Amino acid sequence: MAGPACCPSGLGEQIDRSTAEELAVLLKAVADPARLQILALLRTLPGCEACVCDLTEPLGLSQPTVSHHLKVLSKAGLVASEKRGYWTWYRVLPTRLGELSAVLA
Amino acid sequence: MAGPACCPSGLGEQIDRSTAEELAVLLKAVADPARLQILALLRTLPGCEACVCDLTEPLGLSQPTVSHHLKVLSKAGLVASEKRGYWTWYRVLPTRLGELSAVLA
DNA sequence: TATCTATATTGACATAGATCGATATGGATG
DNA sequence: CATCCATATCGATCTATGTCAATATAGATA
Repeated sequence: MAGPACCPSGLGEQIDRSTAEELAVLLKAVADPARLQILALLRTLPGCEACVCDLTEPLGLSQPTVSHHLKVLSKAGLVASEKRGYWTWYRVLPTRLGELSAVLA
Repeated sequence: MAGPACCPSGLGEQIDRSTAEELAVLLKAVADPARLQILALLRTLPGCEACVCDLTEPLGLSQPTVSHHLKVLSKAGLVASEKRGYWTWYRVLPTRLGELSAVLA
């Protein structure tokens, strides 16, 4: 994963367009202020999880918008959801962010 | 920079909207297939640098488009440019990507 | 089964951005 | 100073996406 001496990185080898597009999809999932706030907020909570209704107020966004962002994070494999009673709980999946970090390192 | 035990990360604390927006700007700069290819390609070259004309062909993009992407990377502090004779050389600045990696780790 | 609650989806809108052709710019060379 | 070359900027277009109000859905409860 290491690059050349001048700038060691997981991006140390040429990547073709399709590989770059896959990586970009994952990065785009994180490259949004609302989604960064969601990830950061979830991490401060016990079990790194919360239900949707606990996110709308601190984010200052509507419920549909928060649902939209959670869907994006979910499709990217960054969070997982589980229904419990009335609520859907979302929790951070730590490994995926670590992979992303390693690629940029 | 470490987060809670469940998911250690630089995103371990709540971040406000403006902080999230700043971080998102940097992530957006990387969250594009063409720009990822540029960074990866530069890293394979001696000194991690190239002039614009060396990038258009491997990327399969027009010269104005490559210039556009280099400008985005430059504004994000990910590359630096220098004129030498006819050509403008762009080189990767390694520290910024490392910072980004650390935030996600 | 009927109703209630939290969440998901839909439709619409506005903005951002990726891309290219055409053209401008600015340094090098004669 | 005139020209040439690589690069930057401009204008236009098309697509992607963030956002919300309105509505649909699905699970829980009575």
